[in-house]
Amino acid sequence: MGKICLMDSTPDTPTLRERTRRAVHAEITDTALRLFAEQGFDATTVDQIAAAAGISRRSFFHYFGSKEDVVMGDLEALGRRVRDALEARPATESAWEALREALKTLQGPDTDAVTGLEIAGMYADAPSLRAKHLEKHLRWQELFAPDIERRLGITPGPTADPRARAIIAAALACLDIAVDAWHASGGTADPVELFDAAVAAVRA
Amino acid sequence: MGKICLMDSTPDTPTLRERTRRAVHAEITDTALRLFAEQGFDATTVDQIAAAAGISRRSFFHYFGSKEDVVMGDLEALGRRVRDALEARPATESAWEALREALKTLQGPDTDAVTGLEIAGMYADAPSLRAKHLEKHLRWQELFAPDIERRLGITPGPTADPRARAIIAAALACLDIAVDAWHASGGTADPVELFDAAVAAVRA
DNA sequence: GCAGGGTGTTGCACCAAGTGCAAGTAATCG
DNA sequence: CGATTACTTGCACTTGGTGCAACACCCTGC
Repeated sequence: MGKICLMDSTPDTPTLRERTRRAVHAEITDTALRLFAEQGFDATTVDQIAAAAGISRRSFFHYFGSKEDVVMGDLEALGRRVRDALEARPATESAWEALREALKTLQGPDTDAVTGLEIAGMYADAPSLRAKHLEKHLRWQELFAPDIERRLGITPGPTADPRARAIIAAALACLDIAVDAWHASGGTADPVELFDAAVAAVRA
Repeated sequence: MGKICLMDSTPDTPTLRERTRRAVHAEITDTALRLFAEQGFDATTVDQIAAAAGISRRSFFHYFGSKEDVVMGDLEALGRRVRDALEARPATESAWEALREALKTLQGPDTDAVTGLEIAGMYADAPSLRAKHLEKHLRWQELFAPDIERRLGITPGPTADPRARAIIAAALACLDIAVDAWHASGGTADPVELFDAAVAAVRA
């Protein structure tokens, strides 16, 4: 029994298992990103990644649900974080304002600009990657919808009101466009400025 | 050597081959859509479709590049049609106006409402379908960008200006949302009205 | 130290989507 | 009718992904 490990409180030793797991996870990610950068996303097979990382193919799928997941990271968790940031914004802020501020948390200190640029490049020439990414944004739509509906003063009735989702979808589209433009600029442009420019164009 | 069939002028007999090809194409589509409706998109295999349509699995992929293509039709050609409609709009129209009118051509007489509703339903529970659809919209972005840039008065310089793409992406997002809402309403709501409501919310 | 349970790892068999190739077959043209 | 051309098909193969069962490992209780 022991249920869930009760030594969770010590932060430096969150179970040896957890530590090794994270280490393996990180090593697979590093190896895979290196291979992707070298030969492209599509041209790299899971077998290659597994071999290079010193694990079996089967174990790879134990750590990642799909090849795309290595690049995308845990967009699910990221989405929840953005949603939390969104709900933490004052209720007086408009939907667009709140979304803008919440999305800015994506540009936190943990996101490395260099690898970010690399990843953005991969999205450019890997359709399957792009597709999965867009799919995740659909999930985000659902995640953010309640808050945005509240800000619009929409009672969550049975009628599927398209307004909240439209705003969220537009904002995420602007985000993608901004990241694209940022990548096209070689990382020199300011992502937030690009996002604001995109939003301004849409709402002009 | 005949080059490209020179009897293209006679519309009723565009080569027996072409006729049979179209017929087979249509039959595969019908068969597949029926199977998809019965057991769902993901649960239906290409082998099943091929068997039910009376052709070999290999021939299926001769007619369609992927299973998704059966549902999506030729979005490439459709995109070009919308682009043509877009470029045919008066230059005085704003980007949003022109896009709205151009997208309305999607709702032409050839699109059947019943099967349209069915297809919209499939998108709801087939992630891979949705993903490919979104991917196609990215292609549309590139397709429409020149015209929208012209309307915005942007000189197509080397700097990747995000404005045109942002507007297009937002419009397509509104379109998807509208179709979603239309599907959710069981086909009772007016798609154009839903689209306008979505756009109004975004630009409010 | 040793037995036992839970967890991670691995190999294996399997499925489904695609693709390239080569042989067979039917339609088209001279 | 004969030659060419296009379509169909089967086959083998690649790749991503999953379920299952055996194995190894580590931590714990005795």
